[in-house]
Amino acid sequence: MSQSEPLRISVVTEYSAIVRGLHAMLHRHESRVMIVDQDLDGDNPRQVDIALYDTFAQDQGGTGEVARLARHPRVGRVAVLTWNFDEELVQQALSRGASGYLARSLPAAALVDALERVHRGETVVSTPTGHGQVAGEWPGREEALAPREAEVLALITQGLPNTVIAAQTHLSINSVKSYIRTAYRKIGVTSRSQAVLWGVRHGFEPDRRRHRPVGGATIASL
Amino acid sequence: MSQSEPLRISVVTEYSAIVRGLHAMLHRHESRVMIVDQDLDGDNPRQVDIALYDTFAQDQGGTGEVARLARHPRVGRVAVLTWNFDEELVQQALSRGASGYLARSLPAAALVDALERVHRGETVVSTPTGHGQVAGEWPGREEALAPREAEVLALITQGLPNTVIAAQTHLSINSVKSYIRTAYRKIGVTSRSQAVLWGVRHGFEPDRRRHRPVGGATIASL
DNA sequence: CCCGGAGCCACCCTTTCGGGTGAACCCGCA
DNA sequence: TGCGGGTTCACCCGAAAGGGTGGCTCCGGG
Repeated sequence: MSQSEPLRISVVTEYSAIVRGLHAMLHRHESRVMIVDQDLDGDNPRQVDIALYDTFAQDQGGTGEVARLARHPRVGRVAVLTWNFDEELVQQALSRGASGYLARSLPAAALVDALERVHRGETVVSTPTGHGQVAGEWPGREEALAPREAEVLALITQGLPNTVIAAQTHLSINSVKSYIRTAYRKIGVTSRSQAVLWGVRHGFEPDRRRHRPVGGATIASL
Repeated sequence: MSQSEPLRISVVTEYSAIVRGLHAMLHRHESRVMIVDQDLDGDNPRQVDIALYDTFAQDQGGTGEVARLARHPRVGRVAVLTWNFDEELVQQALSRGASGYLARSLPAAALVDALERVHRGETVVSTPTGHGQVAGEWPGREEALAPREAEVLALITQGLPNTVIAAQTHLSINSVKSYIRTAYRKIGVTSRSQAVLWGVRHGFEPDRRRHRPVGGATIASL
């Protein structure tokens, strides 16, 4: 795999910080992979080798989205990048066309390896390494928010209630509330409304031009 | 008062829609009054004849702000434009230097009259006409929101809880909840978080460059 | 002159949120 | 090996929010 063109990877997410983080993370392997930041459904439809679906504040397992990407004429393979390793979710993603189900906790080199194997046609499923330190970047990292806290905040910034957040993240509602509590403390708010405002002012609003979800638990008419 | 320069009026509010509405309302009397849309504390400190403090989603009676304006070297007189005629509020405003306490429900001609009388040195207090139709404009008017509904929504968009909203508007908490209910129905949301999002997307965020309140019940550190 | 809309408020009830505590587990680091 | 932080969850409690109903006044238009 050494002397061919670098793999063209499109990161499917609504959060630019995710793309930036992955870009920075994989930059030192630019001879093997490159992040192409383009709209797959836009006017500039160049082929990408792998669509990397990041589940941050997204439908976990991306039921509809993974299938759509798998059918996408410009997309070679589909891989999911996540920290949720429910057997159910893994199977769902694979059955809908994903060739990779990769852990957020993977170090850069391992991630590149996995991507190359996916591109070769293998089906790569990370072993859930437990909960190691997570590399990369996410919205709110600078504000000392843990990934889960940031994720919950991102969903709050979409106006979702705790029950929906729990369903979408496959967490118990008690866990959701735990993350909310610690997140509130870190960002210095005491109510959901204030959290929403903090979110919109700190780039937690999903960038819907980047990728608009299909169906699912989103709020219409806003 | 017919053949002199038109009065220069600065509208003190955090909402551009308020300025636009007043501007449109008074436009046909431009020989007698003109709205100057400038930052009183900016680099362009031209004298204004009257600072017109609009209480929309603002500290009613504008305790500190009225006093500040009254002392302001570039401001001739201070008038309050409001729909709150609690005796307490009126006295407070007047004692802090306001020369006018004018009703939102005044038609354009009467408002111009009142402004001219204020400028001449009279102290003008509107008689609370009951609750007539309110002329002018306010954020959310196009969305069929009544003034009070819009006001409550504006305060929600600042992240304030109902108790604070009630205190700031001098309404009972039950009234606040009533307005919230009807407003939610009109804008099609079912939760405060969604209302906040609706607010930021429909220009309900205060424009703090326009005028930053002194003290009071605002949320710090957002 | 009645109706409807706006403003204002009260009482009720259920759901949601906010926050405190405690407790597992896994990890990396000192 | 112990500590801290992240992840996950449970239980509990009080406070806030959401929503329904009803009632009153004032106003303007048909």
